[in-house]
Amino acid sequence: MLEGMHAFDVLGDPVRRRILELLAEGERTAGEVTSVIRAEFGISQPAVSQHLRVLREHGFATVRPEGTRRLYAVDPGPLREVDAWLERYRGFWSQPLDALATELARGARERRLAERRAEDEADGTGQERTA
Amino acid sequence: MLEGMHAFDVLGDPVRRRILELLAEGERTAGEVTSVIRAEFGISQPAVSQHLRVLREHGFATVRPEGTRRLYAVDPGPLREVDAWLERYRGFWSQPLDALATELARGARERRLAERRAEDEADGTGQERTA
DNA sequence: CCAGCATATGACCTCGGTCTTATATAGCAC
DNA sequence: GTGCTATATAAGACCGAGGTCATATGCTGG
Repeated sequence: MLEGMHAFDVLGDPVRRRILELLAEGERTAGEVTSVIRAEFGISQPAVSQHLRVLREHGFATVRPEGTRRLYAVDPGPLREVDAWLERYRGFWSQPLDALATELARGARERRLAERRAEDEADGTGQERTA
Repeated sequence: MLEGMHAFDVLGDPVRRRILELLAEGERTAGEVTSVIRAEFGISQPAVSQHLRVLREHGFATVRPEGTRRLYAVDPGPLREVDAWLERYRGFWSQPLDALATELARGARERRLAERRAEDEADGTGQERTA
């Protein structure tokens, strides 16, 4: 129902893409998201809530309760995976300079991740994935 | 049925993603694609043909007839759009160096496109977009 | 022209994702 | 506590994407 979904399936829905765009501008409460989506797509509150759930359960968004509200924010994990998948095709439109830039970025990213991993092992705060 | 489909919908299907990966390695005949996909996913020839159609009609692939075969190749257009959509989220995992690299690439790309546009206007060969 | 291979299309069926309505949960104000 | 608001879940209906089999089209070699 939802576990069989791949990252691209999640992004396949225009409502979910729009929600992500909203969250990209900063944290939003479920209610704020709902009213925008409701206005733009004409769907019900439960429908929006279900989309938020899909985003949550596939790691595209995190939630933080604040009183009676729930604050949603972008979790970039899966988007990075998409970005990585695209890597294979960048050569089709990238000229040498682009490729260099991409390599630079990739290298920097990986170096940084390696450092973080090292730190995590050092301080040993067993951080949970938000799953 | 297919016109309402967005690029991400096209990429949502694992068979189509796999086909694109095959094509990324170089031109393939429909038959070659079919036998690989058939082996890996256990679906019929018409099913593969339909996926190829979706890829064609959404601009992810181009076809070139050669005798009785049809040679498919990657058309990067829509993938670039996906890449562009991701731009909005790169900030979530990019540190300054990455951002610089991305900017470099983007600038180079756009300069190149501007040049091509200038050339096209100059020589006036009204090149069609592949739709 | 006919046979045969390569590929595409048509008709139909099934299944899962997304919608709706109704209802549950949870925090806050009084 | 009660009642109000914010959000999530349940149950069911519906629709379209993607599968199948059967068949059409198109090129080639004899």
